[in-house]
Amino acid sequence: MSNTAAVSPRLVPCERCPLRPLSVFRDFSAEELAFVGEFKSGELTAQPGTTLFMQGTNSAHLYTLLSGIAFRYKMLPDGRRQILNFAFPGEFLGLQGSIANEMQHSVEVLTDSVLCVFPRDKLWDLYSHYPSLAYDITWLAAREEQFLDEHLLSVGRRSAIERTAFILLHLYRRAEDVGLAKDRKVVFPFTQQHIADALGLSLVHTNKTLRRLYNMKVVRWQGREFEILDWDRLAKLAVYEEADGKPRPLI
Amino acid sequence: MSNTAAVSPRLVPCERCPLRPLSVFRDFSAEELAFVGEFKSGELTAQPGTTLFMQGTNSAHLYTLLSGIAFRYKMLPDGRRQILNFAFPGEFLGLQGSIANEMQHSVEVLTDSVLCVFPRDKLWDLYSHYPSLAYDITWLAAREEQFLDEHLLSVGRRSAIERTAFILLHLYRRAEDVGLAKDRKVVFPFTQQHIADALGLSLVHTNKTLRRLYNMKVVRWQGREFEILDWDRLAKLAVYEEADGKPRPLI
DNA sequence: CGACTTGTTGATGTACATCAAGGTACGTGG
DNA sequence: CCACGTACCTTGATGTACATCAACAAGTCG
Repeated sequence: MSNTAAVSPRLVPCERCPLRPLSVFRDFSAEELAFVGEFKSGELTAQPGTTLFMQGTNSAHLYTLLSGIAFRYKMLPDGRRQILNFAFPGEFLGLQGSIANEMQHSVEVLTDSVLCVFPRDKLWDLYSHYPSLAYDITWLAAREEQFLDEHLLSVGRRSAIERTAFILLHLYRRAEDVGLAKDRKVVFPFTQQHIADALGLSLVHTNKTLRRLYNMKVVRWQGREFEILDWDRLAKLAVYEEADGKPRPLI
Repeated sequence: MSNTAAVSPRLVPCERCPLRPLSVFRDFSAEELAFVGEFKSGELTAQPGTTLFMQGTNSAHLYTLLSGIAFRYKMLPDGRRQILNFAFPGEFLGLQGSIANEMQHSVEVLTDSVLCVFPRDKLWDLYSHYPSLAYDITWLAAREEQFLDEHLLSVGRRSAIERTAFILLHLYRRAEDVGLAKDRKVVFPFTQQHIADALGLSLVHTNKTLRRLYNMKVVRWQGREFEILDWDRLAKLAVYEEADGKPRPLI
């Protein structure tokens, strides 16, 4: 853990947990709600730059991101960094640590965030007593896998401008999904370095590519304000449809 | 589904299911075994080239790969292909279809394979009655995610020769893990086109890179026979260790 | 005390030379 | 015929270098 991070004494009630609406079949039952409340060991507020997990170390906790934006990444010994995915509110973080001793990736927070903290060793209790919650976790894991698949396709097979268009569209859609974006405008906490590290491009080339999109009047990104000016053009550049032309669902 | 694929009348007994040793806490109980037997709706034998799932279509089934090698991939409308991961015996396939209506990727079989078929709509039964099996599925999903993370790091940040070295080491280790490789020798069903599409490289460049590894006497790959000649050199080329120098675990 | 300079730092913008990877073409060999 | 091998040229992406710009802290002066 770097920077400041403190356990807040005032907990968000579990009735407002962002995991709730995910429950595929029904709302949380009273019993489940009680368990979730008991399962939760605390709440964490984190400032930009806080590292939640560090590649190569252990963590006794799992987190649910209640508010804020974070990102998962891996680094090579010489410092090259690959951002694997961005995490928006509702995301479940640290599941992978439950199958390996050490975390194989790091997680860093980009904005002021609030996280719900679970002790990892209670995960089995959850699976054995609350299958619906277990199902929710699997649902989130499968969704993460879909994002990774899509991202891998981008980095492996899309050109720089296609990749850039794609990630901007993707990030906008995810932000919109959790109510952080509206009317094609978002406040993005990312720098061009984050985009470059997510796309597997150099910073300079990312800058040139973003500038190209700006000059084409497809997007505008000044300061923290990001806006999509020409959605259709952006989608076309991103190769954002299935082979049959249908738009790609965000799960 | 392309090519031939038939449901075999002679089922592999569930006592020998490759999922069994995964059960983290204990062996399958008799009860669980009975359920798994009932859950299973049949067995599928598939020949090389068989498509198990097709991007953009629905599938009512989930599969466990009992024997054989397959690969997951995505395609762009213009035909560019990205291989997401290879599947070895023990792999669970199709989970992502449970959270989206349509499959977002395809799966094709590389060798003669046997698969255990589950009806997707019984997945919830499994979660509600057999939490240990649900846990196994989550374990496999988290493992798949780790492979994807690693792969994304490769494609995004490793050079052509690093990527190539890395995937060869990775494929060897996974084959060894399920008993398909020994003494640094494996029979690989892959063509250079598969490697190229997995690494996000062109076929020609992949060929040149493999040739470089061969000329350095690091690996040998003739016909289907693949052999690692200089493990340490290959690992070094692959940047195959953590920042602290410890070797990377295969989960 | 407030207002105005100065220095610092992190993010962005752009030019230019270089290079890694791509694309086409045409081999070979099983 | 398909997978592999290799040559030649092209190009997309990189790396270095440096300029700009805004945010912020420190110090200075009216």
